Amino acid sequence: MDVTPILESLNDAQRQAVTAPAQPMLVIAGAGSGKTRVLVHRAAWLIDVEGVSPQSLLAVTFTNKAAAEMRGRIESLLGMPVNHLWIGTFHGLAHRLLRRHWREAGLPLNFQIIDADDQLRLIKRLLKNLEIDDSRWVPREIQYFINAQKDEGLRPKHLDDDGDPNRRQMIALYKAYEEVCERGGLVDFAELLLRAHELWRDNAELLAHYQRRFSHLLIDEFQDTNAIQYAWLRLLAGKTVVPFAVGDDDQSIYRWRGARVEHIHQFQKDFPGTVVVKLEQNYRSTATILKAANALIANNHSRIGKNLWTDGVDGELIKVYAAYNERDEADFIVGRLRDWIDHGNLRADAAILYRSNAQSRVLEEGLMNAGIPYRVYGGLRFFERAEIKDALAYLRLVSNRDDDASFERIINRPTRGIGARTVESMRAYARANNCSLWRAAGAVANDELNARAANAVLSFLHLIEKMASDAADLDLSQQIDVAIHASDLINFFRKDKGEKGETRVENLLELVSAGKSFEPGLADEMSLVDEFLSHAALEAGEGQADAWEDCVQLMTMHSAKGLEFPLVFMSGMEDGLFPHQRSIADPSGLEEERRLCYVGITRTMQTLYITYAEQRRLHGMDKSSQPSRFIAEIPDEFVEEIRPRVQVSRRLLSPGRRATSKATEAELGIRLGQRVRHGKFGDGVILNCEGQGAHARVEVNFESAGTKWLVLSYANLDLM
DNA sequence: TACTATTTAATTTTT
DNA sequence: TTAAATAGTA
Repeated sequence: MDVTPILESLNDAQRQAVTAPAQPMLVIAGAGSGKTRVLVHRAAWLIDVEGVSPQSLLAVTFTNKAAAEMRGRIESLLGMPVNHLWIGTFHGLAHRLLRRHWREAGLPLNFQIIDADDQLRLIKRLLKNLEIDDSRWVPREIQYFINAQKDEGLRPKHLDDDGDPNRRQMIALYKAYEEVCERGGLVDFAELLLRAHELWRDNAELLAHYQRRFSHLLIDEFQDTNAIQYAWLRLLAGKTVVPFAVGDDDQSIYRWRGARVEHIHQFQKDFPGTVVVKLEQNYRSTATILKAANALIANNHSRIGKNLWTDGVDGELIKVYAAYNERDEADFIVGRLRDWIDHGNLRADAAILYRSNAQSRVLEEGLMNAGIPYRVYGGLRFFERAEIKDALAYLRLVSNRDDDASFERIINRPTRGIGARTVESMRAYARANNCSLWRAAGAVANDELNARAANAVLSFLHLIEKMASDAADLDLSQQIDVAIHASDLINFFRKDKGEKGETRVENLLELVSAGKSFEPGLADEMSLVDEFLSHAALEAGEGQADAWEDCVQLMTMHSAKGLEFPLVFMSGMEDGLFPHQRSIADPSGLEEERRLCYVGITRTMQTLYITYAEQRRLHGMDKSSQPSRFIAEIPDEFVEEIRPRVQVSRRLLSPGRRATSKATEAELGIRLGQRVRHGKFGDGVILNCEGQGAHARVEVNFESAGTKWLVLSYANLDLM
């Protein structure tokens, strides 16, 4: 057999991993070292050379994107489709199992998946129902608590309050939440994993069946597994299924979401004889970038330890720019992007990274003013949009009348005269009789409510029943179409003024066509609608559909993981912002921030700019800040400061020195009181100035935009 | 019920 | 600052 295509492009370490005999393998894959490639080639090797049947392989990833990419690459390497190969996310695979074995899992046939937003709403509703003060018991915290327990594999019955009344209440709420989910046939993300684990744990035969079926287990981003995911893998592996895990402890940035790097050590204990392979040759970045990243991450103590290297060129030094403020920072970045683009480079090859989403605003303004197209990652995704979730809630209620979460979402959307009072009486009835809101609505309409309210409620019930009886004759997209028209949702949003309403209507119509092109995969007993709804929850879709325009990429460092760009800007590199204030005090929190910084740096292929602002407007207040400690952790030899040679530190900005600089006036040929015109702010008068050279700033009082400090070299003021 | 004023809080987010 | 949630008013 010719194994050349599978092996030819691999280095020694990669080849060792790919061709390893059937034994537990742990591949520690540094950034840009060909992690996915190893996984893909391993799968191909097993199938093509070892003769393992595709259906004996199970490959697990964290994101749908990664799963799709892996499948595609395996198929193109093998030159054939591998339909029976199970590749999916933890959640997707768990979902698949639960649909197949819903009875054994103790779920209704048509159970529905709720996303994080649904879950939060459900908790809020629960608190209201139990008349619990939501300022003392913050819904978000309860949600966090519940998910954290589930991530650890813990049910309420496993939890002890330790005599802590606070904790006791949390546990009670967790229990109450479970009951609501149970009654409504609702399963949240963490529940998918937990149930799937319990399914195998409690059904020896079922587990044995899957252990027979699968001979090899491939795991991507292993450092991101949480306790329940690991337990699930461990259970499946048993003594016979051979695990092959790929991960990088230095890129573990989701501890706050339950991920435990420790699993890398645990793996070696649980699977004696594990062979560890380190991939340390990097094919992405210049030597300078790598050395800088290595030096930074060396400051972390708890790590396996590896040293990325490259046989490529040293490349450019990392450029550090100290901006006056966030506006200057944005202007600087825009200026550099301009150069980049003017030199004929793709905008899409440049990324601006930041620690938190709020930081994108100033950058966006800068890009907008400069007319540079950009794309911000991480907004609302298609299936997360309110109007889409409204429409889906109709379908869900049709599928399952006991789905209280959906019931309450749409009972008065569009408004149909069913107000808070009416809903409250339904809630009370449901609570008293331990039934769903749907049942309660029917009962309450018949005896408690006044004619007006009763009418409204009855016609709502009728509407849903009508949809349900019609549904049998309709295909998926027609059902969606009926849902948005019969409910009048579409007109409800059409009335929304302006562009907003328009996009909402468009989205609803888009949903109809999504239904048309939806292809069922599982095709079991589950109805097509239920499958579509699960798909919507599990794969929320892309943030923005406007596909392939060449634009600058803006995203958080978290969402940059796994990506690479020739030109990278790491912005807002200030202590307090990055590392974030909330992580600074805790050593392990700080280490995670450092790993995040490592992830950021290692996104870079060629050119890296690190920028920070000496003064930043945060929460409406100007605050001066120190450069991020991480900058100082990069050895000087890899860094080039590009800061106009005027020593402007906070001293200059302090009130005492904020006097007019005669030198500046003379140098720039401006004077106080001079009238100027700005491209965006219009006309104004110079009130003050300071600094020299490229960093000289003036304070201008604009007629319409108010008083602003502008950096002269960027502001492009016209003297008048 | 719908609109407006006021208050409050502010990381990161696959699924 | 600003976005979201809440309270108050028409």
